[in-house]
Amino acid sequence: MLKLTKKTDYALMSINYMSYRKDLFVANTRSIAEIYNIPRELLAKILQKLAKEGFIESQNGPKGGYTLLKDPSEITLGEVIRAIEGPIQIVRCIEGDSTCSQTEQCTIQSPLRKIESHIVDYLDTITIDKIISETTDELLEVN
Amino acid sequence: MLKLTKKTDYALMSINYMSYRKDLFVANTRSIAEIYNIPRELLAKILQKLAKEGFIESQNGPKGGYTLLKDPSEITLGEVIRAIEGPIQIVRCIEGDSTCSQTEQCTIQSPLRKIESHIVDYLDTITIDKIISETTDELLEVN
DNA sequence: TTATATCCGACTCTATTGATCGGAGATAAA
DNA sequence: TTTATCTCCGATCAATAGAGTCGGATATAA
Repeated sequence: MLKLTKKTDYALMSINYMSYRKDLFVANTRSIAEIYNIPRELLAKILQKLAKEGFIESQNGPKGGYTLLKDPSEITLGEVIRAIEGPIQIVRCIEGDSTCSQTEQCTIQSPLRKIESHIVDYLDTITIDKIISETTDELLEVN
Repeated sequence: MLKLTKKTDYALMSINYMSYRKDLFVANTRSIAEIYNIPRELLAKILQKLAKEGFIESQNGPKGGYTLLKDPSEITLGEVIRAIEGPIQIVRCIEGDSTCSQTEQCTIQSPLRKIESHIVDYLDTITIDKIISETTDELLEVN
């Protein structure tokens, strides 16, 4: 299945929230979880990952939480997916994977890899501000 | 994870084989399974699905098997994925899904849907002959 | 009639994803 | 200095989807 995980959805929603409520300075896990109806502990891990990858900054203690480090126009969808789900792989076989019993006979590997990189390139052109803004019509013309 | 299933891989490899060995007239499950090292029963179902969807034609009884109905240039990658995996959904939420507890607050749904349709459109421009041929450089310029 | 195919549903096993739990470390405020 | 409220992090459990297996039915060339 070619599907994004819930975690990625939650990450995008959180970034959206943080950019929308910049005035709050810090947005904590609890409030984001409550507003979007996300399990708090799960969201906590996602935000920790986003912090570790440098998208947001964490502030510990009471009144603590997270703030956006980068502007949504400087974050791409591809980056967020990779931060949460790891490297994007439409094609399942990895270069030199000896556990794949098809590799030797497989003729479709390299063409599919090019399709994959095309899609990855596309995802890397989509900045988050285009996702969280209302005017999204231009998305289709991007690439 | 944005990943194609093994079933889709097997389907593409089978179509590849059938187009390559057109001289055989019929290619049976056993021989394809042996050549590509695919579990026979699993491959059988995939081929049945491809037959049901009109990509290949089945011939029952001994000396039976499958033959390509369409030319690889008339089959797109998107079509094969849909035949095997069902409708392509990068975005997990479906129009009017009441079980999703985020729908009301979710602001990212519609923009993501446009990205999805862009990718689907791209996959529908990739014909199988481009995947099974050696010259795949032009793939990147397609869309 | 027999051997070899497709056909098809039910089932098991495994991997991934989604969610929960327990507790440690940081820090602002009382 | 204590306390309440955060982030942090590993371990664990549950749900779902993917991959593969099994048993038996039907078709048909030899």
